[in-house]
Amino acid sequence: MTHRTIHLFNKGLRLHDNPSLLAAMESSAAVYPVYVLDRQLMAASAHIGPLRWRFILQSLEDLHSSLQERGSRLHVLQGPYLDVVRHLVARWGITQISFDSEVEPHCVQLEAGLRGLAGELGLSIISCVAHTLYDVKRIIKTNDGKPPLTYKKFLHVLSFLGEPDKPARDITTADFQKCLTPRQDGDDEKDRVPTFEELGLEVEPEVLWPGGESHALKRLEQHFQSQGWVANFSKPRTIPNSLLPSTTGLSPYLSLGCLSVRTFYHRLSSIYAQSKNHSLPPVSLQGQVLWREFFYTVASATPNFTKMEGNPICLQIGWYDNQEALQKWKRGQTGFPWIDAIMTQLRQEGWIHHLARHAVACFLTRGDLWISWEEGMKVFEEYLLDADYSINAGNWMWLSASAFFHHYTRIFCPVRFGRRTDPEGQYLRKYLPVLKNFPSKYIYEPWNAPEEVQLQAGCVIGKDYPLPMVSHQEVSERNLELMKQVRSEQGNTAELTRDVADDPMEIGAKRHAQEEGPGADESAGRSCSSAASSRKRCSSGGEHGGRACSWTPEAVRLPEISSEVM
DNA sequence: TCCTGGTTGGTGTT
DNA sequence: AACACCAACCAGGA
Repeated sequence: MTHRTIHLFNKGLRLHDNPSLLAAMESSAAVYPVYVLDRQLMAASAHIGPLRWRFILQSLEDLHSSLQERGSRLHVLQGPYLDVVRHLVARWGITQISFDSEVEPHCVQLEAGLRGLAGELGLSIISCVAHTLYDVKRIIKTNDGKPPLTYKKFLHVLSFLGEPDKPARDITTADFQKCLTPRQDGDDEKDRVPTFEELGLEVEPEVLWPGGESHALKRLEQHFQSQGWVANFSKPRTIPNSLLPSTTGLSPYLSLGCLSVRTFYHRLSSIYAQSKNHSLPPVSLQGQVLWREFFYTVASATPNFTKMEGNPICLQIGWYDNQEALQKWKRGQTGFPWIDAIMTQLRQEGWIHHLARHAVACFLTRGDLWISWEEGMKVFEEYLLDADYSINAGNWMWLSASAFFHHYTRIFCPVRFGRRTDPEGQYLRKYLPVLKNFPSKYIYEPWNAPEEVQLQAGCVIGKDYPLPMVSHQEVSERNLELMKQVRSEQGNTAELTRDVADDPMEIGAKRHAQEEGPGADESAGRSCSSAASSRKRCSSGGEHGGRACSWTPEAVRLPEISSEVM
């Protein structure tokens, strides 16, 4: 009980289920809650956009307030991580440090640095696993030292481990009364949470997702009032284009540890215990956090998990290097309203539904643009409030059929997929106001609207809103062939070399020529429908499911594929 | 070596 | 709304 301890918050920005902090308090006469804001270190591990920064700062503010309510405070210090800790150890006469043990490479590296420093300075260490349900090392050990590569196998391995640990008890004012947390050095303004302005950030004033533990717990309680909804939750049945999230929206809070995944898991168990027919993994809510656990487990044991090259579980594919097409996707200017609306919501709000992520990820990679999943992953990393090293990379490999998922023939149609659950296009009208006056019949494929309809809607396609950047029908068929080829070559040859030529259209042209001979001529044909296959066609009417496209097969002369990716 | 099953496709038929 | 079919992937298990 005589230690003087620094608790280093990293993720785990909470006072519920925080076993490292609790153990620090139980073994100390004084505990200093500290957050080291090492911007260089953070920038090296991930590209964090302004929305995520705001979320982090709000979460720190929230933590600071909670600590103040309990008679303590949060010290936020900027600078190189280990230098800051070394300085604080001397300044406060520290004998012990505590922190959560995490599995991301940069966290592992930081922990090694902290352990080295502790050895050098003779400090005791407390470190607990609190960001995942299990210590993923235990999962891997139980599976003979390898990460399970399927979810089913993963669940099977977990069945040997029993239930995850119960959450640690909440940290209360009483805990802080027993354990002095000195505030005497300097006033409250010293070492406080920086503002956006101080970090040089500009961000929209509207806050849809306020960061912090108290907001996380409030959101949790709101959802848990609907016990039936929680018990019967089935992920594939949730709606990607509802105007309010159709899922719990807890992912940002879980990713930063404002909400403990073990708290969430055990709260779900208690609801399931009272329910006769609750849903099950993989689609249940518990199944969702087990997916999270799955990706953490595989990521922790896979070298170069966020890259294709040097990643042993990742299919090696010669993706196109097309910066212009990538920028169109990123900025929501593909000409496909469903894709562009999703990317707009992502940039503006920092959260999109899981299935919406599928739609845009498939479009960028194996569906349409044939651009590397790594590029998409980086964009998500920048914009998503719930950006997460393991889950983000894992899902991008999944969607691009590079790992985990292999049914590459299942390609999302950028016109019909969204129309299924939002035939009137309310979601599109909200995020792409330029299209808001289009009739529902055409809003998912406005380039098919007759000129007078476009004029009536006050939006001429090609002028006020872009033409579709590719013919989905054409490029998706080409990509399917490319994928087939990759898979047949992968077995007996070395990995495909990545295309580095400076003209991606040229690459596409070459590949296409090799496979199928010269393409057709270059007119018209920016359509979801196909001349090659009249049975596959896009309905242009939301309310007439089977209605044929306004393009007749004869009218569509498909352009050469390579020229489509502009 | 073969067989099974896989969180969430799309089309067409009933 | 439910189902067969498409074309035929991979990890894991027998």
